[in-house]
Formats: sequence, C-alpha cells, structure tokens
Amino acid sequence: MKSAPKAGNLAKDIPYVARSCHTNPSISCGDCRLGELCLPIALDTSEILRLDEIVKRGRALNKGEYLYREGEEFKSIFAIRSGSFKTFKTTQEGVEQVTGLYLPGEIMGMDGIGSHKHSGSAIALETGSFCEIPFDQLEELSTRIPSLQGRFFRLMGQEIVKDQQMLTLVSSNAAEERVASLLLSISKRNHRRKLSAKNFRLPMTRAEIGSYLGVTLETVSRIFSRLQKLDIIKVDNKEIELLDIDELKRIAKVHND
Amino acid sequence: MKSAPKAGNLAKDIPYVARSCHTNPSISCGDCRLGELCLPIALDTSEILRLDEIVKRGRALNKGEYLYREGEEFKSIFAIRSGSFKTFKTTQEGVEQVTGLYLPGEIMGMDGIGSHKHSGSAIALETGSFCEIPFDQLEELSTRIPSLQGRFFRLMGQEIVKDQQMLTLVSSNAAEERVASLLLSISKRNHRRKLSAKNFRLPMTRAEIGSYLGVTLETVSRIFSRLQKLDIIKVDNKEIELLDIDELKRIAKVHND
DNA sequence: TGCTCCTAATGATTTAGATCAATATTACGA
DNA sequence: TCGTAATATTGATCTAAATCATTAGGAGCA
Repeated sequence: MKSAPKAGNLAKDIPYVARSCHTNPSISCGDCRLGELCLPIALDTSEILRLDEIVKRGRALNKGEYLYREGEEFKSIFAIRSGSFKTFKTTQEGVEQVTGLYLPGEIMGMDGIGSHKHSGSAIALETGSFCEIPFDQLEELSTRIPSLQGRFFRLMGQEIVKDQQMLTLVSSNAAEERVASLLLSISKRNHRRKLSAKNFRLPMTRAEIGSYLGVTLETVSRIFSRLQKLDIIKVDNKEIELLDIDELKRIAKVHND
Repeated sequence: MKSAPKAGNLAKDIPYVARSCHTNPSISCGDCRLGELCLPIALDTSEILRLDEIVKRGRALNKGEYLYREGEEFKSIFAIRSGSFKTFKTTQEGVEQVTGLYLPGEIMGMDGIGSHKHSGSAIALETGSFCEIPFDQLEELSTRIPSLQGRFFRLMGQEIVKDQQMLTLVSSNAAEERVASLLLSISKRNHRRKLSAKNFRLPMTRAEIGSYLGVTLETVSRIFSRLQKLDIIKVDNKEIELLDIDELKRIAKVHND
C-alpha cells in the first residue's frame, strides 16, 4: 500500500486528500485557486471580502449524496470545489435523465432561479466539496457591486449557451459525434483547471453518459470500443486517454479551437 | 375580398394589422398589454417609466429578416411584440439547426450575454415587431432597481430551464412525444396571451419543426397525419386544431397541469 | 478466498426513423 | 391568372441504434 506524503503534524489523522486546497473548508474566495473560474473573477480585493462573507463552505459530500432535489425550494447556488456532480430529472416512469455534468469551478443550481424551485436534482458522482452561495444575499450584494451583477449575468448567459450547445449536439448528431464531443468537453474543462487534457477519469457510468447524450449504455460502450480499435482513445474502464485529439475533433465535427 | 374594419380616419392608408396595439411602435411599456409577460412585471409605475426610457421600439420586420446574426456583437436583448421568430445555428456543413421558437411577450438574445457575441442567429418567421433593450443600459438600470435585477435573473433562469426541458425532450423521447410536446407548448403559450389554446397557426415549416425537434421533416409530416387519423388533432397545412388535448398530453407524457 | 452485486463488453435481432423518391399542394411573383 | 418554386404528403427501402441476451470484469464484504 502506498502511503500519502506527510505534510507536518497538522494533518496527522486526516487523509491526504482532505488537506488539498479545494477541499479545505476554511479557504477563502481570495485564496481559492478556482477563483478565476468561479464568481470572484472581475471583483477587486475588497469586493471579494464581501462575497466571502456570504459564501458558506459546505462539508464534503460522499458519492450519491444530494446537493439539492427536484422540486425543493431554491435557496442557493453552489460552486463546485472538488469532485464531480451530475444533475438529473426523473421522468414519471421513474427513469433518470441526466441533464448536466459539473466539475470543479463550475456553478450549479441556476435551474432554480426562474421559479424558486429546483427543476432537477443534483448529486455527487464521487466524494466532493462545494461552496454554497445563498441567492438572496447574492442578489442583494449584486445591486451594490455592479461588477458582481455583471459577472453573474454572464455566468447565467454561459449556462444558456451551454444548454443550447447540448441541445444542438443531441438533436442533430450521430451517437459517435456525441460521445466524441463529451470526451473533448471534459478534456477542455480539465485543461482549464491545469489538469491533463489527455488523461482523465470519467466521473459517470456508461449508463449515465448514455442518458446525458440520449443514447443507450450499450451504444456508449460500443463507441468506446470502436474508438479504441481505431487508436483514437484508450479505454480502461473509466480511465480515458485521448490518443488522437485531432481525429476526435474531426469525429465530433469541431472546427474551432 | 374581405376588407378590414375601419377605425376612424387616423388609419386611412395604413393596413389594418399595423394599427393593432402591439405593432404600434409608440406604445409604452406601461400601456403594453404584453407587460405581464415581459420585463416590466414586478416594477412600479415610476420604475416602468425609467425602463421605458431605455427601450427602443423596433420597426416591423418582414419574414426572413434578421434580428441578429451568429457571431455578431451582443448589444441588446429583444422583447417580441408581435409575430414569431426562430433562433438557429448553422453547422459547418451549412445545415441549419433550429434552437428556439419565440412568440410575443418572450425575450430573445440572452445567448449573447455570456460572451458578448450572439451564439446563434434570429430571424422573423412572419411579419413581426419587437422592442430592443440595450443590455448595458439594462444592467446599469438593474443596479438601481433591485426588482428589475431580480426580474431579469428570473427571466434568465427560466430560459435555462426551458433549454434543459428541450434537451430532456429531445434526448429521451420518441418522435411522436416531441411533436405532441411542441403542440402543447405552443398551445400553452397562446393561452397565456389570451389566445385560443385549441386553434393556432404553426409559425414554422415542417423542416424547421423537424430541425428543432431532432427529427426529419418527413417524420413530422407522418406524425401529423397519424395524430389526425386518430382524431387527436386536425391539420390543415399550418393551421392546427387540438381536438383531444388530454390524449395529446398522454402522448407527450405530460402529467402536470 | 470466494460470493454477490454492479458495471461493462459484445453478440444477435428488431425497429423507429432516416433516406430516397415520387406526387400533391400551396404560396407567390410576373 | 397563370406558372414556378417552395412546402407537404405519402410510399418504399435502408440503417443506426435500440432492445434483448449472455458473458466477463471489478469492487466491496462476510
């Protein structure tokens, strides 16, 4: 068994992972290395301090624990600090429909703003942590910090564009394109966080990926196998390596960047 | 030929339609009968006057004219006053993918907020008119009128939920369900505007509907024919009559309202 | 160490909807 | 008012992906 590196006696009994920057609940927005992806961007130092006052550092959640549930009263938005989360709706037949995948630095819960109720549920796909930002306080602060208001308008606008891209992807493209696009999306988002764009662990099962992309889990599995046979990706269960990103982009019909 | 009713000599040379309330460009937000669907809701009289000052009443657009184009700099959002509009993206193969249908009282253009560029284009599906609201001025006014800020946050939240519902619809449901859902959606939105929930004119062609729903135009046509044969709807080209809304809801798998 | 559950891979078969094709209908401009 | 182009319907055929079914890996646990 490989033991985790020691870092002074502060951490005697705490598992290594719990000491990393973004799982340390005491860290402030100004010091958070996710800041540039999150809300504080566009704020100056004193403004960040004011934001800090309303942000609640949430406890870690284990896999399967809920951040919020469909139909629940909307109170807060959530900034992911570590781990990964999915959002989903449950159809009246009891089938789960995945509507989103959220990685560190991304904001969840904006689906509740329009009606004061969450339109879907959110759960942790693995152990993760988050910051909770009470929305009424964020609104109040936004009227006093115009750049925060602008930042949040833009965040919501990005969410709209993201959802529309997903709609376009699912309504017009073949299964292989959808899978390729998802892999590229995760790769890109990892890259933004200074992680490897080529190697990553899929946070979702084949069934969840399929639900998200509007195909069956068998189709997802077959496409992974096919792309592996073509030496475009390497698949080891949930570990993915992108071997030929250009070819993947060609398949996903991504022309830009 | 049936002549339009006369209404005093003000309108001597102007076609009848041009005199209706929501195509009269001089009408103010406070007097607009769409107010309750649009931005002014939640504002008091003096606040509406301030909003009025920044709203530009746009000229009427003919079918096929653009409100904005993909990639164009984002400057304003648009409130539809009359007619109908679609938003769409053009794929690199030159195929048009419809991303939205907008009816009077609804707000378009929020796709540009996140990046200051429009992520898609918007054109008139028939003669229509709109109000243009410069976004920088709306932002500025929002910091001074908290209820306006809140109203706009909620509008954006609704857009997010709407897009996610569309995603869910397209990624999980059969073609017939998608068509039934679209008919019910138009019906419901007509009803909100005090128009008939049972009879309406489809503003889109079969091809546009198909693109929006992720099916081919032939499939749309076949489903219309099938639903007509079952006496669930009556189809006369673009004129639709909903004969059995409950059955349509059953097909669309809508349980609520 | 083996047992059970969950997840993934892969093959066989079926099917919903795409594609191709041929009219029919409607809208529109000269 | 006619003629042409755009739009819609309907049929025949094809195919990508769904469905059904089996086997194989892991992970967690007694």
